[in-house]
Amino acid sequence: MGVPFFKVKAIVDKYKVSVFSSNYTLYADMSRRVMQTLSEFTPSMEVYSIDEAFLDLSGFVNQDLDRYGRQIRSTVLRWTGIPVSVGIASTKTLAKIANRIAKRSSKAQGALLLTDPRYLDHALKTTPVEKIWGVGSRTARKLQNRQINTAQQLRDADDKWILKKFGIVGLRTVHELRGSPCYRLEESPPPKKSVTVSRTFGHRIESIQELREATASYSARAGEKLRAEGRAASVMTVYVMTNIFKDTENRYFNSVNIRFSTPTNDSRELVQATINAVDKLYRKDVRFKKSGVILDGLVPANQIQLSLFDKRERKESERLMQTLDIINTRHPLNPVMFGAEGLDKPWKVQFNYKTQRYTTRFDELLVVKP
DNA sequence: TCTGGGGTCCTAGGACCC
DNA sequence: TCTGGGGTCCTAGGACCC
Repeated sequence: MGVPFFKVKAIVDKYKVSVFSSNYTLYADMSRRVMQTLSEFTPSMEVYSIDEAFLDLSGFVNQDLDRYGRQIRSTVLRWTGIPVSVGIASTKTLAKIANRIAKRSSKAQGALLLTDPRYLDHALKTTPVEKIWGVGSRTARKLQNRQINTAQQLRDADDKWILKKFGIVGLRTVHELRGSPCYRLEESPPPKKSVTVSRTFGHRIESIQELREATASYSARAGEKLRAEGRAASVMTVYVMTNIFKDTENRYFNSVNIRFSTPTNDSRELVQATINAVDKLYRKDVRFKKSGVILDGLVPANQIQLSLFDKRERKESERLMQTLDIINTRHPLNPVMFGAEGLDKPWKVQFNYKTQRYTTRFDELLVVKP
């Protein structure tokens, strides 16, 4: 898991393993289809990530929930072709544990209802702490050093001690393990607080021109995201760095913070500020491997506090950006871009093994041969 | 040679106020 | 010689998630 291609290339060649580049357009569309299917099974649901959702089944307690779980799984499989696992329990943390077992156990076969206290106890006993939702590697090590190795042991730990050692976040996890919910269902996600666009380059960059172009194109993309969210940014951070996996060459990480006097989502302003920042960050003696822009202090775009004299410019900016976005979303090739982004984009990573975008592009439809 | 991208929350400490 | 008590806001860094 998470191994870079070059490290397993020999195995790939030897056993003729199929290789696929990531295909985010396809994933997003298949995710949408799965979520839509899931939403048929409950009046309230939280789309937690591209491949996970929490369904509120509190109105179904008199039903056979075990059967319902299996029905959810088989329906998603039939309608989308995607195999999913279903875990049902009294809190999010316990549902995640139920799901993990559902996925692995041949007896559960992809769906598990975990409410019977006896089974619950056994499930917690066989769940290592590092597999619990909310326990990362650092916390896991800390717990293990104190002889807490299973979810059951964590559940039975002392509240005061947990609060002191692991803070309010740790205590919430413990309470969730006991079956008292600390995390509610978030049906409509709150507006974003930050927007990031960053990329590793296809090759190392040494020229300031390439570094400018790459980073400028990330900021243009960040502007698009911002406008799609209906937000404007007060602060932008631009950073550049060398390859963190190599210590042979000159290591370098640096960033610049820019505060806009008026919050903006105008790509022209973002791109200009990015170029200025890159010029400050650039160094001749290092080879850059990654850069990125982060937009913070987001405010609703329609509530920007205008300064006294720039009203007309704002209106013009808004219409220009709107036009830009309309053209670029209607035409798949994103034909309108900034000169600062460059044309060749030699720093782009190649996706050599990418499949078609079967479900979202007419010119990439699956072809079935007779 | 070659190692992803995008987020959130919490806490401690500093600056500042009365 | 001896220098209080209580509070808010902001930021950076740590930890976590997918």
